Order: sequence, then structure tokens, then C-alpha cells
Amino acid sequence: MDYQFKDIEKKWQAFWAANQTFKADNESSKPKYYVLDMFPYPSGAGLHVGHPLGYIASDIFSRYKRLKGFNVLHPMGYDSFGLPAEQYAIQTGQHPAITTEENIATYRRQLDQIGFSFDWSREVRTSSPGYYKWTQWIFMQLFNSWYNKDADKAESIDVLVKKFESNGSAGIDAVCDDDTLSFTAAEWKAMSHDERQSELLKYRLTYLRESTVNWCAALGTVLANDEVKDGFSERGGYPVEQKKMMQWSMRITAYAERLLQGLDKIDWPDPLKEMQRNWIGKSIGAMVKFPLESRVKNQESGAEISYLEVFTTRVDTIFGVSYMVIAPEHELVQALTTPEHKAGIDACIAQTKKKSELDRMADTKTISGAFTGSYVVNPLNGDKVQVWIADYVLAGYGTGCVMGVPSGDQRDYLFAKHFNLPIIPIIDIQNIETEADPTKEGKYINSGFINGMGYKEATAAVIAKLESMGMGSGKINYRMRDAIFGRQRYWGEPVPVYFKDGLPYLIKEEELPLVLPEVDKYLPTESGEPPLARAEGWRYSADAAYELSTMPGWAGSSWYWYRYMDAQNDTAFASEKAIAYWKDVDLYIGGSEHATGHLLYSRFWNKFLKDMGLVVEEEPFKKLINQGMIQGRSNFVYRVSDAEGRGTNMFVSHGLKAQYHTTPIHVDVNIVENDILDIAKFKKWRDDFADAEFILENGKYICGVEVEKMSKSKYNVVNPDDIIERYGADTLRMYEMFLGPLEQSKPWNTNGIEGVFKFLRKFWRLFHNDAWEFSVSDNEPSRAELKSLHKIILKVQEDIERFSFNTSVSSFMIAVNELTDLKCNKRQILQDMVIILSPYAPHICEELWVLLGNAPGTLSYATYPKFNPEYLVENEFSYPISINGKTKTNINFSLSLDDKEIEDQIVAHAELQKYLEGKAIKKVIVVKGRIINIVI
RNA sequence: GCCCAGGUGGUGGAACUGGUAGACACGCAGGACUUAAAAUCCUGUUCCCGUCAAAGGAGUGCGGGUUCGAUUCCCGCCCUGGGUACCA
Repeated sequence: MDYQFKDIEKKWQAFWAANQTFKADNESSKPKYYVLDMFPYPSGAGLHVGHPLGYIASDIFSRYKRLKGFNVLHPMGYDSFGLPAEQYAIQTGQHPAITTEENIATYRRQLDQIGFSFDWSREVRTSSPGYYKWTQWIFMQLFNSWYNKDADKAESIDVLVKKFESNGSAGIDAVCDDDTLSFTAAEWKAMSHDERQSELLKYRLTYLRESTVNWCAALGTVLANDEVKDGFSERGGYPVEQKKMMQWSMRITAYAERLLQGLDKIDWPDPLKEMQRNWIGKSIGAMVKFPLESRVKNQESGAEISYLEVFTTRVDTIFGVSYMVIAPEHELVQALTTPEHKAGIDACIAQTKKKSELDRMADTKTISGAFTGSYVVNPLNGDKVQVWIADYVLAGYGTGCVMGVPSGDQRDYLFAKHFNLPIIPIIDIQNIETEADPTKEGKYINSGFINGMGYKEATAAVIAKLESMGMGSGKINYRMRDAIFGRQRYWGEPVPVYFKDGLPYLIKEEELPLVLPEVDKYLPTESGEPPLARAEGWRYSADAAYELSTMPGWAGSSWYWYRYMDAQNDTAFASEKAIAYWKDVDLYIGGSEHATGHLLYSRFWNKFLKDMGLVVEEEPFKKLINQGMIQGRSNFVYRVSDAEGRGTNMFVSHGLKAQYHTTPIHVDVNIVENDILDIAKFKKWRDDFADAEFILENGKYICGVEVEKMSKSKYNVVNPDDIIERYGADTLRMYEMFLGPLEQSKPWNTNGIEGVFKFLRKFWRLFHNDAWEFSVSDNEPSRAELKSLHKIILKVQEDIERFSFNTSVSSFMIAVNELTDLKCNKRQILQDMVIILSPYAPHICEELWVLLGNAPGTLSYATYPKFNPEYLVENEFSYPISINGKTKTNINFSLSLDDKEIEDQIVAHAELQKYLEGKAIKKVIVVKGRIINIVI
């Protein structure tokens, strides 16, 4: 029979499901190996061709590891809470659970078609109560914990309470809020219950704090940065401003140093580690207090403030300070502003509120700021320094307050130039005519007692001086901020907390899961409360209301790999035994776009769970591979605008669009063929295009093209379904690998898929005679056949172990081409070929495996063939001969000759004379088995 | 802006540790088989100049550098993609 991929694939997928071929056991005499994929968010667009890229790679690896004798855990699930389902719910009224359920069914069908060796008995869904019960449970453990810096780990809050009871707050070294009180044991005991709870909240690893959010008053909701475009909501185009709001936060900063140190112990791509290091942003510097010329009152806390404190990494430049800047949202701004400057300050704050943090940092061209009218005093030279506000200073980083040193910092330089503030040179070799010079070389000038010193000496001297004055000290600062953990959304895990007298308390453990209540609409209430406020009668008790915000998208994904170890467990997030067996993830494959989100939060929760003694490894993912993103190829039509700039019904072809005013509109790539629009389909595609008219070129409408992220909203999603229908899953699997290096991003195209399909047919044909009858020979293989086989045994093994799947597909092609040329149909060769190819193309291999006379289903647990180097031994090599680095010819030499012997023969070689142009040979470089270079 | 990655024929890519640039495919051109098409097979295919054949020259985003030798290492620039804390 010819290669009937449809029948074969259906048959084996059914076989694997019926026999639970890939079910992993939680005990085994084999070594364990845990291969994890980043689980997908089940979007309404279905699985697109980008998803399987990583899954195919991990599946090849899993199948390979089974062949190598490992007990492999390879699970799959769904990260099923998220914004898109909620937005869809808002538009249609459809409950997100229903949408999600449907999407998951689609995903499952699509995944099954590709022939993955997942253990589906362990499937997880973050939105199912049986799962999020444990997400809530972990939240509770965090709430019940504090970070003890002395022990350098999280501990139960009860330990802290005991310390307070015996010694008060003395000697406590915790990661906590900066407004904790000092008290004795007696004072602690004298506190009211509420006072104690309020104090403890400042230490808990999940806690409430004021955070800035994108607030859209018109929609009455908080928006993701994603939903905000240029200061307006993407939906509706309403203005968005920055607003402060009480939010749940996670004290991830407690783990900053451990998150940083842990990077050295894991096998992750260096760029990704680098991104995390930069995100954590450890900087060694100093805190410096600048006394205020006159004291002010903090209007929020009522405290008297006598100084502004800054963090700086260049304390040595303190004599170059010519102004001070605080963030526009800094709590002292109003207090520092003098009446005559109030108008300017208020205008500046209003401007800032319109910009997101990202805009503020990205925009270095517009320099804006305002003088408050107040002054501080430089503690080292007594200079009076103006206090400004400027939006390049962020309240969330450091102290929200920066000392301006224009000679050493470019942003400060531009700011000083713009507002005519002094620029003081402080280092002798500094050149500050046109820009700042941040040099650390040279000797200090204009710098009081450090004049003449070098950088290191000066830094130490300044810190020592500040410490002796009580005006500063050395300090390590992290750029990373605590993670905001509340979302004003419906489709997420409810936070297992209720409020009584304004203080948060956990619900009881036996009350878990706190199930997401039903609501009439998925929008915020008219008064701007989150959607959960709509749930009627949903309160903890008559005098205690539930927390109304839900958890962020990353909550459920921060521990899911443990759930796979013991997915059905009802009494723990995973049993101690299961965790002790599987321990951690050996190989994790996913996109680098998660570098500073998911991958950091997961490490954080893992470290916390380790501190609690609940898991055994400090790091969750031993080895990580980033698969590249398969990008979409978007098509555009160009809508012509009229004189007033309004869109018309007329669309102009790409080549002629320069003659009109146009707006590009994404068009579904499925109604475009080779960039030519199918006009009939276009008119049917959306109602508002039914009467569209077109300006064509050469009778065709040519669409514009752009490469961007594959996404439903860009109408550029390509499903794997069509490809499977046409070529089968084995072809899809091999083609996605053949497309290029796993780690590289690339736009999707199907240009080369025919070649892969032809390869599989060619492979099938090796086992069949001209009449398509199965026919293999039991004769001894020839030396040439064995050479082809052992070349591929070695190559595929090496390639899989360095995740170079594209090159092994090429090698398979070469091997099959060679065996076809040799007309090889020897069982000894072909049986091993089937095993080697099976991780890549499992269906066809299962079929051939059985045709070869093996028991069905045993291929997955067969043994990878052993490589024998004897078959590859060569005794001669055709050396490329280059003259001054330019290859001229090839000459054969025995590989047993040493460099000197080759050199002697080269010098005497007659054939080379014509290349030497009569010049003398200066030097001969022989690289054994590689190249010979003659220098003349 | 900042952080990270990438840029090689008409296309996807290969060259793993500084050692023959373009493997393997796609596409294209020509041919075989066929009434025809599909399928299959064979030959050619980086560019320029040129030939019966050859022999030259250029060439891995751009400009420099190190080296006997650079796609690979270093410096500067340009372009593209990802992240930038409420997309996941």
C-alpha cells in the first residue's frame, strides 16, 4: 500500500488513547525525567501553528528519553483564566466558563491530531475549582508568612507573633513595609486586636498596599497596559489616567537576592538569565539624606518631615548635585509646593497622570518638570538645592527621589540644560560641553574633601563621612518591585479573604475553594467596584464582605507543574510522595516572552514553597529552552479616506495606495491567496464590507503584508488543521522542526512542506517493493548501509541533545536518500531507522514497526540503537588547499600522516606550482582533518 | 528610552570549538515517463564576467579592526522581532 497517512494516524492515536501508552507512573525503577511545556491559554482562535512548535520539540525529546530508558512525565493542561474570555463575555454575555470549555475542547481535538505523547490523565485547568482551591491555599500560606532576613527564609507569621510577645519589635530583621512601628513586648500585648492585625499586615508576604493603575473613568474599570493606546482605552477610545488604589501585593522583593543567586545554578539560556538579572536590577549604592530648608508635614500620615532621602549608585558625584527631583506622585509634593509654584506643579502632575510609566520612560525627548519652590541642603557642602518634580522619576523605584547631577548623567544633563540649572564639573578629565560624561576615571575637582581622589577611594570616603554625620549609608537596592496581585476582573481566582472592620482575614481552609460566584454582567458596578460586587448575597457573613478583586493571570501558572505530579489529589496540592519522586522539571520548553513574568513568579513561589518545606528543590526548572515565536504574516487592505479624513467604502490596491489617503485594515489571511484578495469572500467577510468598491491594479486587488505576532485580532492566525488534513501530523511535526532552529522566531510559511511530505513517502517506500507490497530482506547489510545507519544514529542523538531538531530532519533526508540509492531494504537497517525516526514521526513508525513483526505499542519503549564508531572510520581526507586563505583545490592525504609529513608533501607537490605564481612558500598551516593553508 | 535576540542565494535554512560559505529542502529552468494530468525520476540553479570546456572576480545587513584564515572574535552604525511590571 502507498503511504496512507490518514488511516495510519487515526489508528495509532486511537491505540495510544485506548492503551494509555504514555501514562507515567509515580514510581519506577527507571530514572525519572520530567518534560514540561508552557501550557496554553485556550484562546477562541484555536491552536495556531505557533503553539505546536515547542510542543513538538518537547514531544520529540520525551519520546527520545523513553527510548533511552527514562520514566518520562510529559503532561499538558490549560491556563484557562484570562482577559480574552472575559472581554468576550462582556460583549456577548456568554459566561467565560462556557467559552473556555468550548475553547478547551477545540484545543484538545487539535492537540490529539498531532500525536503528542502526553499523559492526559494528569490534565490541569487553572480555572477549575479543584485546581484553584490550591492556588487559593498557596495564597493563604503566603498571607500567613513573613520573611525573616536573619534566617534568610520565609517563616510562619506565628513565629513573628511569638517574637513580638517576648521581645517586641526589637531585633526583628524582616522584609516589610517601611512604616512598621517600634514597640516593646508589653506594648504589643497592650495593643488591640485590630492594631496587632494592622501591624502584622505590614510583614505578611501578601499584603495590601497602594499601587498605581490605569483607570478609565468612562468604562469604570482598570485597564491592562495592553488595553491602553496613547493614553486612551483601546475599547471605546476613552481617556485613561493613572490612579492610586489599594491592592493586594506579593512581597517578591524578599526573594530578590535568592532569585538572583539561583540563576547561577540553573541551565537556562544566558540571554534569559540576563533579562531576569536586569529585571531584578541589583545596584550597590548609598542612601543620602538631604535636609529640607524648612520642615514640612506629610499630609497623609501627618508626620513632620525634615529631609528628603535619595538612593544613588554614584554617591561620589554628590558635589555635582545642582537640583533635586521627586516623582510627581510622591506623597510630599503638595507639602513641598509653595503657593506661587502651585499652578506649575499641578499642570505638570496633570500631564503625568495621562502617561503610563512606559511612556514616561520611553519618552526622553520631551523634557518636562516644575520647580516646587522648596529647597534642600547638600549635607556635604551646605549648598542650597532646588527641589523639582519631573516625570522621569518614578515613585515606585528607590525612594521616588533623585539627586540631579547633570555633569555625570545624561537625563540630568538634558533636564539642567532645559531649565537652566547649573552643570558642575566634578572630575578633571570630564568633557561636558555637549553631553554628560559618566566617567569613573580621573580625579575629583570642585568636590571638597575628596578633591584629588580616584573613584573607589572617593566613594568609600563619602559613605564614611555620611555615616559619621548620620546623613547616609551604603545600601543595596533592587529595581524589582513587589508584584501587584489584585485585578478588578471577573474571570480569575477569588482571593480567599474577607474584610472585617477594614482589616483582611483569611477564610478557613475547609471553606476552600472559594468558588467564583455568578454575576449578571461581567462589568464593574456603576460605582466602579469590581464585577464580583454584582454577585448577589455573596459575602462571608453579615458583617464581613469578601474581597472583590480576583487574582492575576500569573497566579495559576506559578505552581502548576506540581499539580501534574498528582493532579487528582484532594487533600494536598500534590502529595509529599509524588513531589519527592518527581522533584522538579528537568526540561521546560516555552517562549522567552515569559522571561520576567511567569518564569520569575514561578521561581518566587517555588522558593517560598521550599521555605515552607512543601517542596524539595529550590529551583523549579532545571533546564529551560526558549522556542522562538512563529509569527503571523498579516495582510492589509487600504481604505480610502475622504477630504475630511473619514473612511469611505473604497479600497485601493497596495501598489496604488500612495495616490490616496488611506487607513490600513487587517484582513483575514484566509481570504487572501498569494497576497491577492478574494473580493467576493471579502464582501461576505464582514457586513460593513458588503458594498465595498475597489481600485484594482492589473485587475487584481493586491494586499499589503507585515510580519507580526500571530493573533486573533490581527486575523493572521493559521491553524494546523488544514495542514494535517492535507499532509498528516507526521509531516506537520517534521516540517515545524525543519523550519529552522527551535529557538529562532520566524514567520509562518508552508513553502517547504512538500519536501518533508516527499521524504516520508520515500521512507515508506524503503519498506515496499515496486508493487507497494511490504518487503524487507533479512540479508546482512553492506558496509555502506551500516555507515549510513550509524551516521544517523550518532547525528540524531547529538542533535536531540542539543535541541537542534532542524538539522536532524535534514540528516534523515540524507540518510533516506543514501539508503534509497543503495536500494537498501535490510531489516537490520530499517528496524533501527524506525526507532530513530519515531520521536519525530511516531505514526508512520508505529505502523512500520508492526509491519516489521513487532508487537503493537512496544515502539515507544524500545531501545535507541547503539552507535558503533567503527563503521564511520575513514583513512583518507580530501584536504581543501587554500593559498592565503582562498581555497584553490583539493588534495587527498592519509589521515595517518602527521602535520610535518603533509607539509613536506605540500611543498614538493607539482600540482600546486601553478597557484604559487612563482612566489616562495612562507608557511604551511595544516589543520588535521580540516584544511591546509599555504601562506605566500 | 532601557533590557534581550536576530540579519547568510529567489525562499526556509546549514556551516556545532576561528578552518572548503550555501548542506538539506522549497521554488525556478530544462529533460524522461504519460493520450493528458497528477505522481515519480534525472540534470542544472549565489551573483558578475565569460566559455565547447575552463579560468577569473565579488560575496554572510553597513563601515572598520584582529588573524595564515572571520558567517563565527572585537569596535561603531543601520534594520527587524520580543519584553518593559494588569495580554498570556
